[in-house]
Amino acid sequence: MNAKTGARKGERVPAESLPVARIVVDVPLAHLDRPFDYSVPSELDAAAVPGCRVRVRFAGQLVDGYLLERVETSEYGKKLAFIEKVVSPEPVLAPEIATLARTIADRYAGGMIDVLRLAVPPRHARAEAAAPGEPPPLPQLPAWVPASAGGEPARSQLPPVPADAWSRYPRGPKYLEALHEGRPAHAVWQALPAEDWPARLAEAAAAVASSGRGVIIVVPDHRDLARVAKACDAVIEGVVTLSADLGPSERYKRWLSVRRGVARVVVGTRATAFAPVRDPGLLVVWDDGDDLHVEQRSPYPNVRDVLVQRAHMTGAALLIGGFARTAEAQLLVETGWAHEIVASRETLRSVAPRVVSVGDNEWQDVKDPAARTARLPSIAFDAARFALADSPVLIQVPRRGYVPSLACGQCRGPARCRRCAGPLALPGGTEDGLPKPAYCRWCAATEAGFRCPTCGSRKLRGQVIGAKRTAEELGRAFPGHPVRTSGADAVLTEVPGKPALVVATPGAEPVAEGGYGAVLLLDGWALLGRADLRASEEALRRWMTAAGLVRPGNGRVVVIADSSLTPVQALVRWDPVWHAATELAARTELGFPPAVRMATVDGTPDAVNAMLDELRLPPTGEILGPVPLGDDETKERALVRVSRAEGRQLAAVLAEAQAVRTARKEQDLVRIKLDPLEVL
DNA sequence: GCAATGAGCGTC
DNA sequence: ACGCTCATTGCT
Repeated sequence: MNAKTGARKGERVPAESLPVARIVVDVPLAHLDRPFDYSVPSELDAAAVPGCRVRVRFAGQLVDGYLLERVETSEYGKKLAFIEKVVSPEPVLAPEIATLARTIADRYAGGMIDVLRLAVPPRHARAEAAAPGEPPPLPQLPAWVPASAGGEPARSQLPPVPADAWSRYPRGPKYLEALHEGRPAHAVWQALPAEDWPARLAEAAAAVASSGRGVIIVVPDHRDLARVAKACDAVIEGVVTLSADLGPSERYKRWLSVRRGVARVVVGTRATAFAPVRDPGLLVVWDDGDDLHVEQRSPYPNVRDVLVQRAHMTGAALLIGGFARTAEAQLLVETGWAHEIVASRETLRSVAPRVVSVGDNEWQDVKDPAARTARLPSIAFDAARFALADSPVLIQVPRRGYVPSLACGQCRGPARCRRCAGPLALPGGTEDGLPKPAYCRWCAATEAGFRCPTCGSRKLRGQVIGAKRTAEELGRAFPGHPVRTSGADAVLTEVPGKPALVVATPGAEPVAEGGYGAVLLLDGWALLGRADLRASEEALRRWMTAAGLVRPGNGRVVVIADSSLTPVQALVRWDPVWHAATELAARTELGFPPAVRMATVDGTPDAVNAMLDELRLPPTGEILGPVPLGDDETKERALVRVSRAEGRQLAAVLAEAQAVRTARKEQDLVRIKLDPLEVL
């Protein structure tokens, strides 16, 4: 007997203080997505701290979990089980990240534990033991005191804000000042062409870091990560980079240095949006339209959304930057949630490259045999030849393996369903020797009598890509110049500023020393014809990202696409804001995100139908489909759409219906995605 | 009338 | 994968 507790030897007794632990358990069932109460045995009292990893017996099995908080009593009513083990007293789950994970789970109709899987990297015991433990002392500066608040402000003790380069944008210096003073300023920034944007982001980060607060910068890929890290290292000490491919040990080590407050400025790829930076003062996402910013694991959150929520929760400032602007960012500007940071038209005129567009049929009239070999319009050919005298030329060609659907045979705009505006596609096979009529990939309606709403043509065109061959032919058209390629297999980061042809697929364009003399954007119609509502936005984003690498001043950009198309005009005028506003208006008209909230429900026909029956949709709720999902005959997809105001409710009813199904131990479950890119 | 057995379900 | 409830069964 233990004299103090009255317990027999070896018997566990609850801790004296705060004996109840609220635990989120690692089971992937929607109906178990809530905390469970456990008893903290006295011997684990010291180790069982909020945020630590634990092992608990749950329905007989030992499962992993996170301890959210210690409390005095439980509402459960029955006898609590004891925590079996504290894996490590390291409080890996910061309270802010726990709250964020709950918020994101609710937003995306998923489970908190799924979000935590994205937010907290797997433990590596040796890295945990080896990593430095003590954070450096915080600067003795009141991060929150604005410059104007009484007496001489803390500002005078801070290093000056390096705002010069930001002064090309009228609101730029003010924004950096706001960052420096710790105000929760939200901004959408469109970088000027050829802007050294990694340097600008580093300056913004420095403005915040100098006041002792944390910074998160999220970029799409490793090449951007390397550029931003280099720029940050030049102006800030102790910058940490995070990415999934570091390997478990190094990744966990660096992540822990962030969690422990040793590192305060973090640059990384998408999972970095959840990095537990202490006292975050600035959250940045660069090129928020890149689909690499969408997590590929359930519940498929998007970096921009995560950072918007996080800024909202913590009072951190937010910066959404890019050459182009997404409709989502435009909505943040139009609703007044974010200010825009853009250059004046005068500034733009003085630095913008000359962009010309050429219709994609016009090259056929070309007389020049070399230009014919390259299958280039002479204007593009001449621009390349001129630039090759002293500089590299970038040629952007669409990736192979696109599966575009149908376009208008005349104007090449995407062919859409007249009922729901979904993309039209041709089914395989024939019917009585004739091709089957087109059908809508969303609502399955057949379209026998297509008529283009733009130009009135009745012709449909199946899209073919010959981009790779086009790229190879370019080499022959410019003999004597080296041809380098950058694509999925081998991505180049940087090329020297010497004459060369650089053929790259979108997203793999290397940076050229001193900038490219010319940028040729080929086969625009292939980018524009994707079975994707975002095709136009995506094309402009990719064009601007490539064109942004051009040499400042006298660089030339040639886009091979019909000049009457909105994104082509936006590129020629270098007006991403106009395009985003047009895009948002069009989506509002058609009833697409971000003007409304949509969800896809994928699964076997039975599962999808059962799920839809279960849904207690809000008033504006509307179901499209289900329709067969791609080539997979066994799967179907339904679309659910509600007004933006009912977005939360949509996520809630989807989660609820999913919970009903997991509770029934249904074998075939459905996959839910909110505002998925592939349908936008 | 009631113990013994087993299927189903919730899971602290 | 445990242990609880509740229904069914079989014996007094």
